[in-house]
Amino acid sequence: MLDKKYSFGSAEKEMQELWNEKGAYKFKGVDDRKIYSVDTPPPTVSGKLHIGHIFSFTQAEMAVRYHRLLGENVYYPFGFDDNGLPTERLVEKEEGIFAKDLPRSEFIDKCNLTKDKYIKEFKDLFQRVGISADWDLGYDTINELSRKVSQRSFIDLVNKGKAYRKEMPVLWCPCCQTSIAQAELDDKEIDSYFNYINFDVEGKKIEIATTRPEFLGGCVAIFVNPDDERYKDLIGKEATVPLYNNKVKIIGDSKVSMDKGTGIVMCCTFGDQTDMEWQKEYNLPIKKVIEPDGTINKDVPIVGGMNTLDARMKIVEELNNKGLLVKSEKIKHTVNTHERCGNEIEIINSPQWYIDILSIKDELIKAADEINWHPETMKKRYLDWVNNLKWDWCISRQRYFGVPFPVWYCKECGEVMIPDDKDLPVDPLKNVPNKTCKCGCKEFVPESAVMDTWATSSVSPLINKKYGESDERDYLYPMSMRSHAHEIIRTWTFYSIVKGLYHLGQVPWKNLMISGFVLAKKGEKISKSKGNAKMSPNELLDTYGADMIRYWTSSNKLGTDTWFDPTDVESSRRFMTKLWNSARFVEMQTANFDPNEEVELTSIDKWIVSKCHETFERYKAQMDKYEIGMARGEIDNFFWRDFCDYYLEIAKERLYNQDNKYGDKQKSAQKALSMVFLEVLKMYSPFVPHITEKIYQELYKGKEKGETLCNSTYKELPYYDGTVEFGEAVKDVVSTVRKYKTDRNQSMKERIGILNIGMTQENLEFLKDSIMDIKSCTSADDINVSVSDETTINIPTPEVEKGQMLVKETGK
RNA sequence: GGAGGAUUAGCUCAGUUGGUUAGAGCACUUGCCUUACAAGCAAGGGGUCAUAGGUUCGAGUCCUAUAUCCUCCACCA
Repeated sequence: MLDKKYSFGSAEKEMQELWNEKGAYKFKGVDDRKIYSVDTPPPTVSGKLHIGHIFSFTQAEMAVRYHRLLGENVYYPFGFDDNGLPTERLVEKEEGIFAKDLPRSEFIDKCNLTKDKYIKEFKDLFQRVGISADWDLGYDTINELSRKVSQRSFIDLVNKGKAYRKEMPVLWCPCCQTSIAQAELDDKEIDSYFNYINFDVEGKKIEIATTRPEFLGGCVAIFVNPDDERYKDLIGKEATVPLYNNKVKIIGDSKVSMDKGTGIVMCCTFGDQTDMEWQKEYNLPIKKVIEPDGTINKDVPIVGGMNTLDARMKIVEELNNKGLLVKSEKIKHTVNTHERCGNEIEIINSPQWYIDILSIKDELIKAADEINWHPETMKKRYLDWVNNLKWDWCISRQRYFGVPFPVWYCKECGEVMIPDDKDLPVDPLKNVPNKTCKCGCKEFVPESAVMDTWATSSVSPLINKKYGESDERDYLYPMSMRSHAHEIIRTWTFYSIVKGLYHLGQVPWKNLMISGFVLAKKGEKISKSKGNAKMSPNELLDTYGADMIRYWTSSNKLGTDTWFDPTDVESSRRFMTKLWNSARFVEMQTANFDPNEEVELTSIDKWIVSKCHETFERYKAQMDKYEIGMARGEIDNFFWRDFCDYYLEIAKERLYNQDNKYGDKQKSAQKALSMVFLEVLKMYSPFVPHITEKIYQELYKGKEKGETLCNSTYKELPYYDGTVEFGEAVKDVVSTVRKYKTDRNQSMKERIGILNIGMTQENLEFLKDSIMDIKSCTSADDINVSVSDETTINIPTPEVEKGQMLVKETGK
């Protein structure tokens, strides 16, 4: 028996235990069913979860449950992205340490402890919200298989000539002291000063504005726009750098914008990206100014050894003392920062490993068409990113907690040495190559850098596939679906496609399901540091339970950002109560009924069955497009309006069957009630798996084939031609009578005398075996019917003069 | 600077390929204790669909501008 009230606290826990016990999410191997494989984002271990995680993970999870109910063989692993900078930053922050101050192995141990702690928290939470992953298939990006696959991927790229090592300018974070990739850049607006500095050109003064005077010692050229009338005569001449007194060439280049500053730019090594491009293009000398730790190179006069801010002030002071500073103008400008720490990035010259992506732009663009993007507009974001690529993908990081490069360098000739596949994974700092370099040398220097965390997470489809292993799972490629939020299109999606194309010549998935963000308020991402996460996920779950949160989640449109207000979740309660109470009604009315009994249905019962059939088709069409919100809307309409408000009210008296007034026609209603409600539960179960399972266990278990709703399949209900139209006509009748009573402030139980109904010939045929339902539902003493093209309803009213009647005519 | 999205009821949002009178939930008004549910039911009020043009027999929907907001990207000397 269902309790009078549903208590999610106990029920959700109980159902999750049941699913675990039954192995409801288990992948039991390949069989004759279609495989539905899911590449779900391994969350980065970077701190606490927030509602945004629940939002995007459950949206995808609903699609998975839908496919499970279609009878597909679901392969749903759940990984964690525990390696890399996010974890390192977390450890540094939590323990108040800096990685560089500790022995490498000690720091790695701390990372391992911390990630284990957080992974447990994450996993508990995801299980609490009902994520139906097969947790035994899980992986984390630092485990042995991941390291192996990741290194194998790297070696394959080296062999294909697509991964290379080169010394060149690279984006560098002085705070994290590592190289980073274009995709890891953020930007930030800061207060700064435009310093107007006098340079000398053949005895004449020119003014140059710069925000980074500390780079003066690294000035290697001056640029002006060749179209700039003011300065074009300067091109080809030499300028003297103030304070340092070296001479640099003045070059014309169209990249200089005439209206910025004074229209004259000093080019340093390397102040910004343009400096770098100019250095390359004009083969300018390289003057090392910035060190990896962000200080000024010791060999730079005046400011050597200082940090950039001190150096900036020092140079300005010196210039001012010598009368070379024209003015300092306060401005706001945007600088690139590192997304992991928020500090300004620099560009330094250093040897790094790269993956060639610039040369395959065309293939990457074509690849977009081989994937179904949900929603479609997200494809454009990917294409924009690919079209704007400027750097090859730098994958080496001068950090600690990551997948090591399987690389040593020959001590003699510097040749790169790579291990045999059978020896993977290797840690070059611990293992030595059992090989001799072709130069004859047997001594090697290990590569100490680790891989960018994306270099590993981008092979998640290959980790699932066990790429290159003896038990490789070929049936998992391409995977059926990947999901994530739109922020990581430029990283995870992009890098995964790169790897997929290089290794297997094919995109990694058929479908991409991309969810929106949950914003705390317009335009602001939820983040713990800003303190705008209104409640923690666990608090939310304690307050509302998983199903209510999921119901809210499902009402948002795929790919669209939304903002979270706990009171929105509150309105899910109405639905939960309605579903629960309707289940109690069904339970009471079908207690002694065997749903497998063959029963001839009355027309009204055929209507609700057909309408349910039709609803499922609409639901399926939306689900197949990954439009979970639209799909839920279809059932909501059917369940709340047609099923509860109309059908149950119409069939009620027949279900009570007092004094056996309706005989066997009671069974018809029981049959319809039972089969339709079961289908309603199935359709709702991807959204609210716990309450639907709880009801299923009480009402249907043992009567149906499956042991759990979670593992059952949708059943196509019969469709009876014409009954849906008939049902609409009946709804019109009921609605008109209700309005009649409401207008008179009457109770719905108030008796009416005679009800005159006009319907089409076809509908009247249906009405024959259902007229008693209309009579009971409207409390009419008697019903007269007549043939009419449209549905007409007349209720003779005693209080108005003869001949006047309330008339309702509809012609739908 | 470029791209994409948004702008619909007091609030939060749906609105398929252009097609009768633009929908839902919340809020509001009125009525109803009806043997699943008063956390409910029934009925109702409330909209110049951001603005201005245009295409069309017909525009919330398509086109062009404008305004405001959001997101992504670029620039950021």
